[in-house]
Amino acid sequence: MWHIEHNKIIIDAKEPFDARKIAVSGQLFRAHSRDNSYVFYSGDKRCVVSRCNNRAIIESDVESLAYFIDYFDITTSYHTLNATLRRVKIPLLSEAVRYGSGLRIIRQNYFEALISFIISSNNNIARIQKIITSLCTSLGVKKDDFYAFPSAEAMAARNTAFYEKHGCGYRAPWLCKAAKIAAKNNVLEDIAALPTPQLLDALQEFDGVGPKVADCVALFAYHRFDVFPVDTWIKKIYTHLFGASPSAQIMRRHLIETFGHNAGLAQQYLFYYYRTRGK
DNA sequence: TCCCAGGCAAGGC
DNA sequence: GCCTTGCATGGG
Repeated sequence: MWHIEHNKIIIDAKEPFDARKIAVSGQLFRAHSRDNSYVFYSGDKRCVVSRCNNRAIIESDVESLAYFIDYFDITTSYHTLNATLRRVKIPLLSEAVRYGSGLRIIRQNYFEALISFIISSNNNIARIQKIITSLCTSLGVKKDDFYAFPSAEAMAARNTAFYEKHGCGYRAPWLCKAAKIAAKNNVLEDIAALPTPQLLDALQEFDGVGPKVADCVALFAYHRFDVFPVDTWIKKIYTHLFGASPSAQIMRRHLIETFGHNAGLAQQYLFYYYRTRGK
């Protein structure tokens, strides 16, 4: 349960919500700790999440509160979701859910997620964060004391050399093309109404977006749980769990069959468990 | 130093 | 359809 009090979102102690886990989960790339709290940025918005009496407290501009209720999926009970997920009989899943309890699937800005996950391909999280931060600083609108994620128009106005200079490597032309398309029309908003398979196809029309990046954008921006991003970590996990190493496509199909409409959430717990706990 | 990272596109079969 | 290769960059 949750409520709003003095323009803050208050989340009850028993509802799983852990800002630290969410910040380092790899879903998003520009959250950081500050004092005893975590600062999250999305598009041109920002909020601060702290804890008090074991409750999570989300603070932002009054006009952004509704946005962050949606962003953190506050109206969904992860207490219930986790209980459902633990019933799937897969080795270590129950342990991974317990270990990652407090993680949530974030509803990110479409354009930010698309650009971020194009940058993510064959890249490591520390470097992805660094590149995105530098793009925000150089192309984003300055808010009071932070920079917004760049608009599609601002990104479209730069050439590949600019993105190469910011460490994007061979992804530079993909970023230019994606920004130009997004700046010209409303595709990213329009495809939000599509069923998941068609949404994934539409996302893969973008250069630099293959099956894995499409799954990440569908899950972390469009909130589709019937996907399962298979990256290098998941491949290791799969081999560890099932003692076989089929193609990523086969792994994905098997995992979606196994977890059904909670596949995306299960992916997040397994990814977090293996990446942060080691092994 | 070397291996690897939230993969993808292109080319060969 | 599936499999292989080349790819920019820098973190650890």
